[in-house]
Amino acid sequence: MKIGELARRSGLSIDTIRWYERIGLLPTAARAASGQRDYDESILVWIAFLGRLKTTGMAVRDMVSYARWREQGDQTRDQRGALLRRHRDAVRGRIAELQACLGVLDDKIALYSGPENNHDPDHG
Amino acid sequence: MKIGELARRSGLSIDTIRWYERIGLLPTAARAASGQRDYDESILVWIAFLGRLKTTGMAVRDMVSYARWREQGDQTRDQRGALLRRHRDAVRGRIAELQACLGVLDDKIALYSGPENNHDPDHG
DNA sequence: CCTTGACCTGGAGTGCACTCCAGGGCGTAG
DNA sequence: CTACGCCCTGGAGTGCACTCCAGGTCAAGG
Repeated sequence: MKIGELARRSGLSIDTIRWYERIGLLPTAARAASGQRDYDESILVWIAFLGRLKTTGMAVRDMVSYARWREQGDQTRDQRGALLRRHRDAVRGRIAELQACLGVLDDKIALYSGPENNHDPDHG
Repeated sequence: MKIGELARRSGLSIDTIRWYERIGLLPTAARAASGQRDYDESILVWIAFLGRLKTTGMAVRDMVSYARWREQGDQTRDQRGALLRRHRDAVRGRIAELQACLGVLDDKIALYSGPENNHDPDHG
């Protein structure tokens, strides 16, 4: 699979794929005779996982750590596990934070859509 | 209250407070005779609310819209209410997204902390 | 009177995560 | 043969949300 197809199938842009490779998030791609990058299907699984880390707010620098450990194989299991557990805890915290704010937001919205008087929810 | 105290009490940095004023997130501050900004306690309530919008991922540009409408008083109730409802929906969506990813993360972590064999969770 | 510390301004600099660009190569269809 | 589409590289540019800086004012304490 060439980079254009990978872009379509992964949802990343071509530029982002090349940038991810440069910074070490994606392994150095194999090349066709013409010099073009040639990807295996399996890269899609890895990109999907990176996408989940990103969605949950992991910094690219931490994803790079993880990717580097992954390249080093089984001897880095513990580091990777620890990073993932720390991140999971951060995500749990983030969800709790969002839920708390959601309550406040709901209260505020109630003031807006509720009593149709001249009272301004932001100025009282 | 001068800007230093406001910074301490709001958790924003002095620079951020001035920058927020410049972009219209905070109202133009009253000045003491010496030209220093002089804040009323009530600004803390507004800053706390801005903090919640920020925590929940609202873009500064949207907060600025909201702040401008707020300055214009009651006639902008509807816009503000609508913005808040859109944002609340976005937050709900974000929470759902995080929860979905959390499941995947938990599964992955189980592979790491589970069977103590030589199988590498990232390479299979 | 002098120093210190908090404040002022406009503008430059930072870190992040991309995104775009110029200039060039390769391979197939017409 | 040439036009087209896809690919290559290194490096510059972007948008966001701050953060820092130089050079200056002002009030109070020693």
